[in-house]
Amino acid sequence: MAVDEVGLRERKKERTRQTLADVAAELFDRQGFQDTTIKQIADAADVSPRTVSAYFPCKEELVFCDHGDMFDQLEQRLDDRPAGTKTVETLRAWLMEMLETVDVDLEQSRRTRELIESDPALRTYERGLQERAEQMVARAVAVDLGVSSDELVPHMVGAATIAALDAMGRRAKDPDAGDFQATALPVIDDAMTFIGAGVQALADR
Amino acid sequence: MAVDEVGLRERKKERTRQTLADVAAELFDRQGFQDTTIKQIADAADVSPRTVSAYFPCKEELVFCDHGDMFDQLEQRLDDRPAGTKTVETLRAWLMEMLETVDVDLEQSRRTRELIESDPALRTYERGLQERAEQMVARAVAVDLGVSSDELVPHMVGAATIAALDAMGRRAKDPDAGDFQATALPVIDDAMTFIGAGVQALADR
DNA sequence: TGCAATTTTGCGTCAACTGTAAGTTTGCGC
DNA sequence: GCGCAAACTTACAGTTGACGCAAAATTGCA
Repeated sequence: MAVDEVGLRERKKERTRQTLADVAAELFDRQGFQDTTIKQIADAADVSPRTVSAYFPCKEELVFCDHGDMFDQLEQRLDDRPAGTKTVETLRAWLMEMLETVDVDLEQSRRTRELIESDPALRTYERGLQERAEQMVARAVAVDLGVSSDELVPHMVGAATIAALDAMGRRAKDPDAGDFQATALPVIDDAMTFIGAGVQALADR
Repeated sequence: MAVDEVGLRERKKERTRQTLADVAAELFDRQGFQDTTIKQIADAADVSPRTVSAYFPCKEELVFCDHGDMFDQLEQRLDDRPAGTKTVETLRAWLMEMLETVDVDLEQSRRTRELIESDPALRTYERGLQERAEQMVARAVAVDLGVSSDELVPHMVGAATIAALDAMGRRAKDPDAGDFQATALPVIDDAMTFIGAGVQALADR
């Protein structure tokens, strides 16, 4: 079997997964997250409720199934960076990549964001996912600075990075300008400036 | 009826609430959060399961019932501060207060923290609560700076404040020094330095 | 003591999630 | 093509948390 594992079976599985996520998004949009049951999603996708649970460990994952990739990419960037690369540069590059990813289907991103902000439970779940990213960043920064990842600074940088990502998300929602990238790019610069100044101030101490 | 509402009834209610939280803490400690059922808590406290639900809207609240106060105090400080007071000073004062609050029963705080970190669901729930605080801080900072509370900087400050609170919590857990306040105080100073430098850097821009 | 207000409880319901075992489909070697 | 083993789907039953409702128990006060 090839390493790629793209047999007919795998492809069908992937299609089912996508169908479920799509159907769920549609229903969530129309009726809200809480008022949509797993059974409704199953019916709409023409599978059994048990199958939905087999694909997605919880209802929230139907919304966030792609978000894991985002953080996987961050992890990879942090792991792969050549020794000596400042973590902050890696963060900037990652945020830029996220910017483009969002821009690929801006409408989709907007809808998802609207949905998340319409339901506290979803927002909370999102925060939980972001925790993982914060940890990763904190660990990397801790290595850079040669301190424990329990220290304040690494987590400040981590939290600030997530705050930047969130701010970009809000920009995507609010279309005050046509070009999303143009309006969101300064956010990244500002975030990096903020972080850089904070780290520097504590290093000088 | 007095404004205070401290009739016999109220007192008993408060006692029941406390008993439930105590009994729950004990069980959570012994068996873990997930493996403890509402029914067990009810039995241990000698009330019906329905009563537990009447007092606490969800199982997590049995752990976090006090945490709401923390954020209420922040809200009050932010509301009450005299015009012209820098938000950052309010934050510092609040964090100092939290420091003392934790120190009042350090053992208790440690146990609670250990419990929270032992269960991802609890950690996620905590993040959800913290979101409220971040919003409050962001709004206050936005007013200070005369920008929208959707902007990056207000949320950077909010996120950094929460990160500082978290870092203090970790210090409470790890007793490398005897005096908790002495080891946690620098965390507050550092956090304020970090935030101040970040804000300044973007203001100078 | 007796009554009105409040609290507690029992009961039914719903929805998410899980384990299990029985069906169904699929891919692949022959 | 055929058949079989592996993988996938499904039905079923059970657990748990949470909620609405109305009956019952308790409580405070006149």
